[in-house]
Amino acid sequence: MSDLLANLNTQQHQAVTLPPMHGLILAGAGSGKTRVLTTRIAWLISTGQVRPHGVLAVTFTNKAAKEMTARLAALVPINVRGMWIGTFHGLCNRLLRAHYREAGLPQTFQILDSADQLAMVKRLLKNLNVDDEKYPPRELCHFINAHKEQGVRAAQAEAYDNYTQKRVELYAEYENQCNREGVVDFAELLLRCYELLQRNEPLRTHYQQRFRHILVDEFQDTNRLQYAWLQLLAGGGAKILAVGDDDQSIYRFRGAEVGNMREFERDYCQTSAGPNVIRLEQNYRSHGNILAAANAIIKNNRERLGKNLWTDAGDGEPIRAFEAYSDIDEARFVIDEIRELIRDGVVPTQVAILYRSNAQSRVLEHELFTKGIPYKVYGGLRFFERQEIKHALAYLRLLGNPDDDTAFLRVVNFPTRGIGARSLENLQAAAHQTNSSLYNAAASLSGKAGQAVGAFIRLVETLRQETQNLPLPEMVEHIIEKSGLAQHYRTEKEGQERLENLDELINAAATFVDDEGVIGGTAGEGGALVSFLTHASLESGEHQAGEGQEAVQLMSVHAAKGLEFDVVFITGLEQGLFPHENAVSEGKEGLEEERRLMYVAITRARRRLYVSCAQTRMLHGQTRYCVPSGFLDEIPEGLLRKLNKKAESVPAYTAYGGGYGARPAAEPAVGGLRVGQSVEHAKFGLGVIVASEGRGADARVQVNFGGAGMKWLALEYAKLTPV
DNA sequence: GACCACTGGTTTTTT
DNA sequence: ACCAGTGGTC
Repeated sequence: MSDLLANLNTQQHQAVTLPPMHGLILAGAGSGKTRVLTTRIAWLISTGQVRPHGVLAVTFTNKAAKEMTARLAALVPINVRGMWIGTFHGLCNRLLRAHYREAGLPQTFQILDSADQLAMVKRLLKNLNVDDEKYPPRELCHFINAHKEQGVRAAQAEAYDNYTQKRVELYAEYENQCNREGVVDFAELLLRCYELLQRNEPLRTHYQQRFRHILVDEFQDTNRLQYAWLQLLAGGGAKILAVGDDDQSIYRFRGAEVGNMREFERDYCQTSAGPNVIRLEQNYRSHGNILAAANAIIKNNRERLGKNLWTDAGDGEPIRAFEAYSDIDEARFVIDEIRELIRDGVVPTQVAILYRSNAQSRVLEHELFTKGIPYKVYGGLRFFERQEIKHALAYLRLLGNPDDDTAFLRVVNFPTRGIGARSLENLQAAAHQTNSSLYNAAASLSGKAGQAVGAFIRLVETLRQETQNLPLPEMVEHIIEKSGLAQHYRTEKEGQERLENLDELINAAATFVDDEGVIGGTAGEGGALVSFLTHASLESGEHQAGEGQEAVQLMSVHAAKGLEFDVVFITGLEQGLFPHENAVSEGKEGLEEERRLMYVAITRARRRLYVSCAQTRMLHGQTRYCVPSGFLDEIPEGLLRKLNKKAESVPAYTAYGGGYGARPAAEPAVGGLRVGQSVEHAKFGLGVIVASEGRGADARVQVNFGGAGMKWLALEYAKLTPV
């Protein structure tokens, strides 16, 4: 017990041993958040305040859930496997599986990932003859998800114009289609679970009584529905411990509401019983200069709960800043620095290159590749999202649930078996008429097309019979072979890698069986197959094959959240890129989120931080002239060491053995101004001329003002001062 | 029905 | 620059 609390600082200790009441922990970056969470659970259990059974711990990612489980297991001698520790989606899934009947779902309900959802919406629009130009499927998906995340069903959705009215109708159609097929999307898992608990009093009471302590990780990322779900579960007197950092809220764009933190504080923490808002401000990760920079940046945000990180680790090195001539020049600089670091003994995995958007990785990868430095890019296509894997899973899904139209359409003609768009149109019409699934409607199809579809149906039936009593891995293997997938990829030129992935799928099935201890059994009873498919939908990510040993780590700033590295490079610090122009155009809120993103990026670094920008960058195939990010100016000069002096307008780096990124031919001067030149405008501020056209009185130039956006200005009227 | 050329749209991402 | 999705042709 005393071991448990040893080495905690005062605030951590306070948080861990908080008396049974609601609490909000404002946990700064690197302040030992996960440690506090897990120790709190261990402390509650080992002091007998709660049984493992009565704890509910919620995270956002499977990785976080796994880590929490593992660390908890190391702290207390209990079986953590049966505990309710998981992601919002995972826990809701668990609840819905246990009470599928009450939730109005088939026992074998499947989960649509975003790609499946998009396909379903597209199909719906086609069937209903809706113009997908006017109602873009992606936008419609977002519309549906946003409503579900607000807890709003189609029946309750408000529409004040015809356009929205139509979208609400489509939302309703989508709901119907999902119900017909017996599938749920990600948001549906949560909403369905919420509604189940709300409607079903005995169930609600049961879970409200059961869970005495609810712990939430990354609380700043919760959306409205998730917060409502937590409130509902805590309705029976359970105590909520919310842990989060409002300064690291970077998912507003997908529905996260930082406001939940303030609301939680207001609703649950206004007691006089004790200090139940606790700030963890001591940082154990970064050196002082790095923290000072992070603090300096974030203090420019208005809407904060307030927090100031400190460390007793000493100032450490200054932050290294580099202004490159071009994106290629920037990459050369970064990679040359990395070479030296590695030469000096830094472990490659401890070096991270961060960027705002994934497209930026290309140049960096090219340079790494040229210099022969191993690297790993995160954020690519995930294993369970690969085409060949989704095909194989679609066959498996059809075995479990023939009504799954998404799965049906994915493989009905893959490998090709002569079933074209025409036949499928007929089939869909028939299905629509009889209000049945495509699979069922297939029998009614006649003629040549009917034969081809009939053959497909027989194939699926045969597969089902043949695999009925096989263990999961063999079942997967059988399907891959007999469906024709394997043969198809064997003949395809680029198919080798896909075949390897399919083999990997068989391995994944075997591992899954070992880990989960699921017994054989087929489709029907929600046995191994259904749980494996659920696993594939809910954990499409973490299966990052090859954790890149000895490789430099490349990822977006978003992907870096929660990670830490000895050395961090933040690249592309230019107005319009970081902060991103789309975010800036959303106004103050958008800019503040970008600033939090910068804060997250900086606080990833333990010992050394580099920040860099480029004067020109290839974007969408065109050279863009860039203004350094405003965030660079927000870092106090005293913390920086500039690796190139601004005075030399052509950075020394390019001058020495540069070669790369030759300066673009200077465009003819227009009215004394030329492309690439920095100018100042009374209203828009600092900018760079990007293009020009016309001459004399007609002369206009396009200027990138970064935050203020891109503008065409007539030289006759606009007052532009060369800088 | 299969294959190739063209067009448009490109932040961030988990489940 | 690059991908995906579509429309044309064989």
